[in-house]
Amino acid sequence: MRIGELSRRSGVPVPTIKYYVREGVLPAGTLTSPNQARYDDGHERRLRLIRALLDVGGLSLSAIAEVLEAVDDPGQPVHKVLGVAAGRIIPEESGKPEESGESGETDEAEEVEAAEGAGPESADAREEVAALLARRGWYVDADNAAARSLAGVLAALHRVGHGAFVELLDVYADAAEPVARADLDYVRRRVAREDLVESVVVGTVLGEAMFGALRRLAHVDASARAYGDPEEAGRWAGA
Amino acid sequence: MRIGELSRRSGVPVPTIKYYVREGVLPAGTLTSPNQARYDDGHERRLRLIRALLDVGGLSLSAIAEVLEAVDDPGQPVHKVLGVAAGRIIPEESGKPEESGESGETDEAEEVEAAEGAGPESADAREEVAALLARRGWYVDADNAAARSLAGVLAALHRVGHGAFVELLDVYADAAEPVARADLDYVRRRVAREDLVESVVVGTVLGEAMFGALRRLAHVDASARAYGDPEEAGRWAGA
DNA sequence: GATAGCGGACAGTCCCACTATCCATAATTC
DNA sequence: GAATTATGGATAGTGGGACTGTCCGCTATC
Repeated sequence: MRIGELSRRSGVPVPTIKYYVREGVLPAGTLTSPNQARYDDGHERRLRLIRALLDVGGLSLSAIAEVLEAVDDPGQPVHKVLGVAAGRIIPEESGKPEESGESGETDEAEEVEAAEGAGPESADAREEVAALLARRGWYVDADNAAARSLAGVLAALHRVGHGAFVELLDVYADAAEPVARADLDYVRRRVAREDLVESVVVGTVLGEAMFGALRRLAHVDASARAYGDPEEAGRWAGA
Repeated sequence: MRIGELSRRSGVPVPTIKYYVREGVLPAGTLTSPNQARYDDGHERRLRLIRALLDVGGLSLSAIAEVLEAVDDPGQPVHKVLGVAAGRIIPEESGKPEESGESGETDEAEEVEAAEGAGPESADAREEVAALLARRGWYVDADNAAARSLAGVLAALHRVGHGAFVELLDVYADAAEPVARADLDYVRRRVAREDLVESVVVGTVLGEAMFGALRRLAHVDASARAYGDPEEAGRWAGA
């Protein structure tokens, strides 16, 4: 097909498709003449994936580009691709590993040290994560991306005065385990490498969105039950 | 304290603080002279909340402004505030309610109709959500924000050819229920109105980030177990 | 052979979260 | 009490992100 049909089928405007090709998230069509190219189902599929990652998953185009680059490189071992996927999916929150050497703040601001990067909360948070991993017996390296991301969240909770929220960590972890097992199971049913990799991306990104929506639905239900009054049914998540 | 100290304590640059005041996310200090103002702990706390919502929660400043406006208005009934909070937290994905009247597409693109707004997937997805709500006996209005958001995710899954992923819906819902109960429990322990409202915001936003990180950690663990080989431990979520 | 569509290049747009510069005044330091 | 630094307020500028518009010369199709 030509670009116009691709646009019509996918709902993505022609200039936007051209833009995606320029940005490297979508492969160019195969040229049949100096100014004529063909696109196929693969392009359409890729386009739908891009839109889903962009609109539902909230990824940036550059993150998508990195993920898809790894997906498209047959030389990459699968587990590396998955690492890239998970890495780009995490919005690079706070938990950066910037260990020390934090000088340059106005002058003698070390006594306060409330910036995001480090601070006492971060060290505590990293310990909390390490303790969690040990407690649950998870086979996870304590400085991988997800662990640092979690530490960032915990540090943020402490900073906003809701350190008590971490009491729910084990409830959350209990919930995360079966979900992760189910995700893995879904992925294992794929056979082709491309399908496998793509399902990891889809599962990680859209799965997170799916759980988020379900959690909010469960909030509505739980508060409707807790507060009885149907007028107050929107107490947590609103009508 | 004055703005400089507020900046030092919170780690937010002075011009940025001024900007937040302009944007209405942070109340102005109380003037002591035409060009001198005082800030207090409340400002610092608010500033930390803004940064957490921005950096960890991924909310936009305008979304934060809407949420905080509702939080700060003592005339707002609590459940309305919570509705606003949940509403702004959802990134306004795909599941918009644009029912019909979709004209204007190039010309006769109705046969294809692959744009995001409507399409056959959206109707199916809404039905799937309604079925889920009925199946689980959740007291939720089928057209609230979270339900539409979920429908958007399901529609996206179908569009990218991963409709099978929705088989995991009930696994996810099983996991969401205890999490939501724990969240509600956490919130109910708050007494002061402001604390209550803030903990809903924090719990909804940071809780989602926390679960996401835990899920990815559980992925790493689950695949380490499934694939045994420690070299492959990063199979799903990467080292 | 007229018309519509195309590939490619590049400039322009809009939004967002800041960041920089000014200025007149206030606080602090010597 | 003079010099230095900080402050509030206003306005302008920046850089990134995701497009969108326009042009050109060529190609496919009626």
